[in-house]
Amino acid sequence: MATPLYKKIILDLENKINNEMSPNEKLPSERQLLDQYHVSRNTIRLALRDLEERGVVYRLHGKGTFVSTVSVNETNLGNMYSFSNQIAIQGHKPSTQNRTFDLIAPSKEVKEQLHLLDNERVYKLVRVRLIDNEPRLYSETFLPEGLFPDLIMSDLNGKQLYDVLKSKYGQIGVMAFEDIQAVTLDKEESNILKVKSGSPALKIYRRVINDHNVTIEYTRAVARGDKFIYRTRQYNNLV
Amino acid sequence: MATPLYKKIILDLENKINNEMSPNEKLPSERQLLDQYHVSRNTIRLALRDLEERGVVYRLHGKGTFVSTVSVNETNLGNMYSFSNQIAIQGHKPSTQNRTFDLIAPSKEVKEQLHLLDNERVYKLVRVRLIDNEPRLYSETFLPEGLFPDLIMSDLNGKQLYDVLKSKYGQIGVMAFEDIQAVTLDKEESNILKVKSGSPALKIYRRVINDHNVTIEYTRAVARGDKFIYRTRQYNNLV
DNA sequence: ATTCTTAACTGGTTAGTACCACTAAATATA
DNA sequence: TATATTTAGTGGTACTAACCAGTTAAGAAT
Repeated sequence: MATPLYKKIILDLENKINNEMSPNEKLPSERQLLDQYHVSRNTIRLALRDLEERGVVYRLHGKGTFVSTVSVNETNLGNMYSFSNQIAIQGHKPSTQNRTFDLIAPSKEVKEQLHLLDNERVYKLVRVRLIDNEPRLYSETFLPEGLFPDLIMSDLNGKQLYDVLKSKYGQIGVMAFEDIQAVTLDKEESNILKVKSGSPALKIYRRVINDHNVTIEYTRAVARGDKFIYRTRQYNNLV
Repeated sequence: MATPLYKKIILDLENKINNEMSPNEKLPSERQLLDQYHVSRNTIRLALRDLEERGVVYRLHGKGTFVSTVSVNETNLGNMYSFSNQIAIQGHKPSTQNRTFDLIAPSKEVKEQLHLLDNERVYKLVRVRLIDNEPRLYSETFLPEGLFPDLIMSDLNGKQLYDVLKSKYGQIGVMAFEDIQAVTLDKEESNILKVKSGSPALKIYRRVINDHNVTIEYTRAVARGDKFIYRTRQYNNLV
């Protein structure tokens, strides 16, 4: 059982949705899908639940399951996760300064977030993200040494971090949790972002997990309040 | 079946986690919980999955289920969309003050966001959201008169806004776009939220669409920076 | 003592069945 | 005709039963 059945169904359904269906179009009912794929209702519901969570479809009790109005290709805009891509789309020049890169003993916070064992070390990558050469976001990223042995700074220069993690280590982040809070900048942070001390800023805590539910990255970041807007979409799965 | 079984289990487990357990502590295994609650494994897994999604616990294949390191009390306060539900489930008392409710001519901003025609009016609903009687979020919500004719304030008292929109008008929001920015509070806002003027805060702009891609709500809100954390999940399209 | 194997856990996946709750259209009733 | 009522279809909840796939520690073999 290399790939679970329900994940194959997710892929297949997503394909059909993207290529053959329109927004708000009704999908076959669970009982119909069950016949099509020759699986149990449990399996179908696992697949539909995943699609619903990711906002690909929405479900209405008593009515059915429908294609969401948002094209899946358009999602993930506006967040750090696709910082470079998002900015480039808008005709601005995104860039990244890799400031420091070290193998260190983790702080208590980092150790907890990455679920590390006692003697495990982590890579700490400090970056500044700029738009049109203006600093917008300062970030500290922590990666477990155990998952990414022999990672070196030259691996990262000029490349997307996630591309490196994928191509060199086969690690793919499938979900990120982000906690966002409003703060005021201290002196050091305001120097880096080139704004006045005490300016408002977004503090972003971010945890990325792979398909085995293992945390592969933890990042703390601060972003200029005046020129950084965090955009997100919320899907209605409860109610 | 008033409240589903698995939701009761969620509440109970969350209570125990908050009151009796520590971060990274191991929960009983699924088979043990199954015996404790006298339910099927399916039901236990429904509950655990919910807790995992909301970041209350994390699960490791072959090892077990563990309490997350993020303090649950501080998290999940951010999702306005299900503000009341999210809070209630964690043992805190959410409440809402409906301050004013008027039928007005929309400003240019509101008119654009709701895609209104020239003479259409909107309802303006001003609310304060509190947790344990402490103000956390001030919001101004705009609803098109055309979609919700004869909406009156007494409809809203003691009820969830989304329940009213659904039951009285059949309107269901399926997705929300939210833009989030860090700001400092002005005098009026800081008075309402009972913090010092100049304190950091989250400014949230929010647009909700229904299953026909029609904007049914536009909301502006500010939330206390020190006690309001906005949590989101980002999914990766690939895999 | 060290290494290897096995057994007993853990969560993950899948099948099958039954009934509940909500919706909408067909049907019966006034 | 207009209004209830029924009925069939939808997703939601719950149960039972297996087996798969990682993890860990006890035991066997060296």
